Amino acid sequence: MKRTHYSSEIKPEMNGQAVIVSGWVHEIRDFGGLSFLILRDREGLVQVTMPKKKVPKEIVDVARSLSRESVISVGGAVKAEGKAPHGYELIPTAIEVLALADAPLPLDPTGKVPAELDTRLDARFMDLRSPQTTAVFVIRARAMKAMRDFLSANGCLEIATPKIVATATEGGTALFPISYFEREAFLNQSPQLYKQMMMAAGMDRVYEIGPIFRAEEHATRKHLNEATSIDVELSFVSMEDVMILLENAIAYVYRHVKENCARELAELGLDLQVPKTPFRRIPYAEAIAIAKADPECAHLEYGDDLDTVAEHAIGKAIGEHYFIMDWPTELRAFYSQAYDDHPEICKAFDLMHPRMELSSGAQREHRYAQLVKNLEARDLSPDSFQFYLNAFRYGMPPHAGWGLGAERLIQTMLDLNNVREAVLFPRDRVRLTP
RNA sequence: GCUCGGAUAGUGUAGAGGCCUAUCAUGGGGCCCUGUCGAGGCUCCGACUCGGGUUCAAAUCCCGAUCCGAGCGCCA
Repeated sequence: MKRTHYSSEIKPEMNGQAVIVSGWVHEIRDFGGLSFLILRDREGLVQVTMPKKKVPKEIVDVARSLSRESVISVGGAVKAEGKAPHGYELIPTAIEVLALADAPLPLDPTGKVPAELDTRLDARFMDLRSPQTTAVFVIRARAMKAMRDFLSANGCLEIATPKIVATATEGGTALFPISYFEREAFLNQSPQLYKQMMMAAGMDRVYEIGPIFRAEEHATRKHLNEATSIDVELSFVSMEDVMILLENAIAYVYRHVKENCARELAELGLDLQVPKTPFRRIPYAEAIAIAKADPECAHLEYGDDLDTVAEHAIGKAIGEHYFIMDWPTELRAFYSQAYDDHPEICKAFDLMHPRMELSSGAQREHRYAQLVKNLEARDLSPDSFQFYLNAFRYGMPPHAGWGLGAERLIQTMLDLNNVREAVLFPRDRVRLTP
């Protein structure tokens, strides 16, 4: 038996038509003389109805022998029926059992009994069968496609950069060391240096959506040790240009999801609001002032990094997406470009959702001599960055870009409690399987 | 890494020294049932994280371990 339709493709108007559906036994309701089998596939549910007098006994017996979550194919005739969900049901002429499921199940995919996230992640393959969890990843897939469409339409070429790298000297975040033949290597924390080198290569506008690895021992609802970064870099542009690209990208993806994922959003109980552009642009100095208005942040001073409490205070005050820009130079990475007339601040920005940081970006320092000075000012050795610095010696255009956390984008868009819910198989401080 | 909270059937829970042979729901087995859509009714099955201690008596109090959660730190 070969599937002819997804559940969602069957309509009452197909009354009398023979179809074959394949999927999992979601529920069985047996009334004795009448029984219902609810079959679930990726696109939804379909009711298979078996009145004792109209369906051969062999088929009813097969249906009764099934355990929940067994995999079957059902062939039958569509029957328009007002009493059935969605106005139709399937009267089976054949049921093929493809795989019987053991009992008890590790969790309940119908969602009648909730399971904790830890339990769900341990049995992720089954958790993903629940319509709500499926909805998250259908939306994620469509959001990522929308992002690619948007960036491509804006002239960006998709690139792939190495995830195995040699340098551990970028400072800041901890890297995962790995064995690389007779040498030590690391999993890359960001495609930053490579996408910048593509500007020297003349690729002009590039993007990459790929994994990044961070060996920090954080344990929060918004951190992952393996995450997906949406990285963009453009030549011959200003910081403002890439901020506009970023806010438009966010709005485009929201709009695309709102227009193309109505069923999934309904499944999650969400009325998605497309954020209005342009987002507010708040200079760092003003952000500090906004935070200090909150008694809990009264201790903050100009020059401090914004801690979690400050992020929340500002997020609460603003209430929607916003940028924090013009950061103190010393708080940002060496490749951020300082204002020539105000070298104490730089052309760097963070894109914030009220709940958390989503993205950070900057106008990059493209002048070789200045870049070397920036490294030295941070006690980083230019020798360690030779492979990168060389790209700046033979004609590097001015450029700017950003990196956006894909999981955080999905988490905040779908109001997920934990970022792990936006990853199929999250990696954190303690979880390495499945 | 720090602080606080928690760990009871497959899953989610009730439980505050003797009422526990441990509650409820869901699930699984059996029986009844022709319009369910969280189907319903009857019935049975299934659990106190581990190790010490206090006590006549511990799921319950204490100590340690392990694991989980929340917040924070860390996150160029």
